[in-house]
Amino acid sequence: MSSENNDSILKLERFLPYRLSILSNKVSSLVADIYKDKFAISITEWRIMAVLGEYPDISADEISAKTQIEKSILSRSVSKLLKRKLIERDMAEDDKRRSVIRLSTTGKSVYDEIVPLSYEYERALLKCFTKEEQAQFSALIDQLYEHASSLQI
Amino acid sequence: MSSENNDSILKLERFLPYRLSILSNKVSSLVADIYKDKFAISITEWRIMAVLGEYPDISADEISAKTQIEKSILSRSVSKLLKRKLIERDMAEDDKRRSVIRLSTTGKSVYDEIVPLSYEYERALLKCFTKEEQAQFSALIDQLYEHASSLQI
DNA sequence: CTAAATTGGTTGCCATTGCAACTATTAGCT
DNA sequence: AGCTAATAGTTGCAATGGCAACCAATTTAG
Repeated sequence: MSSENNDSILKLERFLPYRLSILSNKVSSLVADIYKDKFAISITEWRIMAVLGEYPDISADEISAKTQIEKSILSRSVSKLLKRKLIERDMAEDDKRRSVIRLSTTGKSVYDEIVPLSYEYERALLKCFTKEEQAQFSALIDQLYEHASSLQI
Repeated sequence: MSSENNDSILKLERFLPYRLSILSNKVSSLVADIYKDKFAISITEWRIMAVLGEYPDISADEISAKTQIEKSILSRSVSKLLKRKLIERDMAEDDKRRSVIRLSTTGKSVYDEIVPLSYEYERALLKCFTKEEQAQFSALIDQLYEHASSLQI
């Protein structure tokens, strides 16, 4: 008999943070491939375009708040998207620090192509759940996220 | 009335891949802080140590299979752990390509300290669920992961 | 009104990531 | 045996991430 009791070993493959990370990577890398292959766009860039599709004419800071993208990464991604003319930027009249960003015409057309693909992918993903399970899973994610946030210092 | 129908806008904050990514990042960054603050160890390094705690004397390739860590990243992490004497490595007798890796005495003692912390964190996380919800969530994760894997080419 | 603090955004720098090319060893074929 | 393919692991390199320092504009406090 081993001197170990069960608690002294960690079953990594059943450890929740690990499982979430693996699941998220799998799910995200599949979307990333779609965006990258068809539009040469990264997940980060897509997220920026996604919020701009929903909320036009917002500042970098507001994008950062909505997407959780760190501001230096955001700044560099915005530069790239500007160079590729997928977005446009002005400075706010009333506050010359604040930028005002929106999708360009090209950007909007790319956005309009990606949105249905994204929904289709999500639908395909959720096919493995019943409607009820979908609702459960969604609620549990929100619940856990809420709780995890409260654990932070 | 807008000319847009609802499908032409993507609500990023309700998009499953995005939500999973945000949740996973939150959960992982909390653990990462614990490991980093107390043991100056990264998540990647911890995962390597975790499988070695469970399966001593396995090869880098087997670690890679169990943790999903890409082999170049694994190689560099193993070098670091060797330098810090948290793990030990020999080459297999029967196959001089294959390494045989295990936790060192120091590594084992670090492992023995981290394991209960990890379980405690997981327990704290899951506090927001009833036993039933825990089981549901766990099952749904497995189900979705399985399904997502099948979507891959 | 002015000095200090705050805010929005950019940049420098270093660590991490991940693909691809490479070395060394072993396995498979004929 | 001898040649080719596959496998284990390392390394080069370019892209990405993220902290911290920084600049400029604005707000706040005295």
